[in-house]
Amino acid sequence: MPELPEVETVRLKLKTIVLNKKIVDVNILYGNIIEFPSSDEFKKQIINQTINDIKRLGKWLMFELDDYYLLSHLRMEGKYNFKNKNDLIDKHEHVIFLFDDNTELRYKDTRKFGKMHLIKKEDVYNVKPLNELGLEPWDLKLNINYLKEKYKNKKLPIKTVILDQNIITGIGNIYADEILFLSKINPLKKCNELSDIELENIIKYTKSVLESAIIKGGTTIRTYTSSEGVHGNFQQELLVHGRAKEKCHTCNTEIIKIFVGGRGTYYCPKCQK
DNA sequence: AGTGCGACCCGAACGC
DNA sequence: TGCGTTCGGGTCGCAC
Repeated sequence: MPELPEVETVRLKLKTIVLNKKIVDVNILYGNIIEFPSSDEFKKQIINQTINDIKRLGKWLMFELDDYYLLSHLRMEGKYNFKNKNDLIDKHEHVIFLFDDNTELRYKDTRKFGKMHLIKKEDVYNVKPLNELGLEPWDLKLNINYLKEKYKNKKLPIKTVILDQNIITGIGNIYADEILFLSKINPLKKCNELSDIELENIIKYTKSVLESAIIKGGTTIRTYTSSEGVHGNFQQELLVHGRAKEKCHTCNTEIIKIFVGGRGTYYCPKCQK
């Protein structure tokens, strides 16, 4: 399940594979992946564009082309496979980019949830989907005053707002639980009732949790093979997420699972009052 | 405006 | 080679 760290891992790996390759054809096998523009326009515009760089904003991959950015969101199961033109097409490969050297970058997504946009370069930060994204975890503008301003008119549980990509971008359901555990905050606590120390901790642990996940995601690069997508192994070290009925590593209390805003949420009832 | 929830998908896990 | 049901993951759009 790609959150920001896995997207960053994928970005770095893709940069070593597809930089400077020119797209000469696109095969769209499942049209709903392309959110904007229409599949026909998408294809027409992207052909003959070269991949000059790959950036990332939040969970969005940004392929910098000559005149456009190809934006790609992996949602839960999106992956990129790098294959040759003649290789058999996998059941779940939905969008295939053919390069001028007969290699192909194939977007694979079992659940078909991922999305792509093709946006004129000069517009990319001014239109959907990037225009309303919040701050990256490492942005210097991310401080307690920023969070106070964003949270002040809301009464939602902190678990819900920490997932709001328009405030901080990049946190998913798994790391949200980890960040709140490390910050010793109950996931149901109203976001406008958090103390300065709690807000400081959210910022601090958001950075540290995502940073260490990127480092671990990075280790999986070594096991990457040219035809299989990248997948991370950082789930092994989770402190609370997915550990219902197991013991808290800090106090031995049983971790419990509840639903907050419809999302499965794990926490320690003793450490996170 | 802020909030809540269904829809989008389908493989894995679960229940019987 | 058991089969039907539930769950989950991120985001958007709609209703209140």
